[in-house]
Amino acid sequence: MFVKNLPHKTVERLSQYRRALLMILSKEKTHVFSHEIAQMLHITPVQVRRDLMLIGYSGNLRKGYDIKELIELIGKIIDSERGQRVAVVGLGNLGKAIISYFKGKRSKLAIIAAFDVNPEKINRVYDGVACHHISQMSEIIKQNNISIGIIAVPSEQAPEIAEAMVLAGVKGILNFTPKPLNVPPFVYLEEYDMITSLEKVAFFAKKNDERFK
Amino acid sequence: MFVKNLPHKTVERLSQYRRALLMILSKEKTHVFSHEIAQMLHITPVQVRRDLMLIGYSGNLRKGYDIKELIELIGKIIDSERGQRVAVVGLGNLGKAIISYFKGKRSKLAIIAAFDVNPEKINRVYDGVACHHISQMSEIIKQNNISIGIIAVPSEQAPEIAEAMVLAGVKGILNFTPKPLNVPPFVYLEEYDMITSLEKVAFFAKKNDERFK
DNA sequence: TTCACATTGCTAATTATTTCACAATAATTT
DNA sequence: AAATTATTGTGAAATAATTAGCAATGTGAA
Repeated sequence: MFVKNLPHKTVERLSQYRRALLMILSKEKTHVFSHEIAQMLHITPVQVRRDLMLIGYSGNLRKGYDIKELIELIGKIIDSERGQRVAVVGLGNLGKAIISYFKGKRSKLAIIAAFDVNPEKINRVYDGVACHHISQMSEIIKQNNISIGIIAVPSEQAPEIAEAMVLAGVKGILNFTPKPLNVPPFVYLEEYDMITSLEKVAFFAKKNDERFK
Repeated sequence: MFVKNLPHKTVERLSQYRRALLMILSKEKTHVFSHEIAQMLHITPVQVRRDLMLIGYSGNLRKGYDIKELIELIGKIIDSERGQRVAVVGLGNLGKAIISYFKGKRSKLAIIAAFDVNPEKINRVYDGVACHHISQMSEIIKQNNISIGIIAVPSEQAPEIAEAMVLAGVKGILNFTPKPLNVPPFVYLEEYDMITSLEKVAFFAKKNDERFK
């Protein structure tokens, strides 16, 4: 798709718009107003319109936006035409959680392999995803043209896994360990650190508490 | 602590600085330069100095920042003096992952209860955290003065749990379901949605791939 | 037909965050 | 003593993201 340089935040919201729209699609409604989308996500209608403007979508002045069309357009922009395959490394609680959360969600994005070192997990299938020994990672990533890696191992191991992923050819990494990783510029890296999130909540909770008497 | 209106991003980084500093504390070094901190987190030295400026900390021109002092100052700012107690709702894979990630980390922030509906989990202890039936949530939150709630249940249940938490008096909520929640202004809400994260990685991975030939 | 209305689309303003650029400083070398 | 060096601290510029404000428009009512 043609749209370029979408803001990061807009890309995140597009993913959310799509899911919200899919949920109301089956209903009788065919169109939706910006304020309705906004309400579902608890953001402002202006924000919704701005995002849709950025992807070049126009609504109908009286009816709002065509739900089906919009879902398709978002798909054309954020999905890859031929789909993308994903591997999860680390089949502990977090790895499993990711797999279950994802199960049966987006068809263009498929988790097709898991890796671990624990012999009990290897060669078993978890929620439809086969688990292999981590030593086979490079091979399997290459063979299956896996382009995205999710790191859910203990943090010490994260750097070597990231490096191996990059060498094997992944184009994006989602790192759930608190260990900051270094990847070359042609690999997109997203990091999420639960501890930071929780400490942030704690900070603002404390702050709010003081502020509201 | 006195510092007010810290940017959200700065608060997040303070949490990360502290953890990075704790890791190098036991070593021989007593001081650290902004570029060293920056290197550990893969950010710029200016950013580090700016953040420290915002919390009013001054380093030594020749030796850098006193590691111990800085750790303590960050603690004074982001921790609550008397600590904060945390409850996790939903003891599935994600709930368990959160508890293990957190185990033995920050003493000022303690996960002291878990809740679920599954009878097999109730009255058992997971990683040091006792699990109760969700019907007891309000009571236990009030009794133990729990100020932070983590929601890790299937998304449909998230809104009612959030509401119950607010009524029970929590001051901050960390929501891991993709369901956007509504809370009153005196409760701080942080949402993290794995699917959005993964779709974002997919988008930029695709984009990078196109861009770098 | 004309008016009132609700909504989109967009420019401009605002706010938030990061980065630049450089003065100030103190230890070390010449 | 003077020059050199490496570092901090910070105003100001740049960039990113959100929000305000409002003209344009199409529909239904008067």
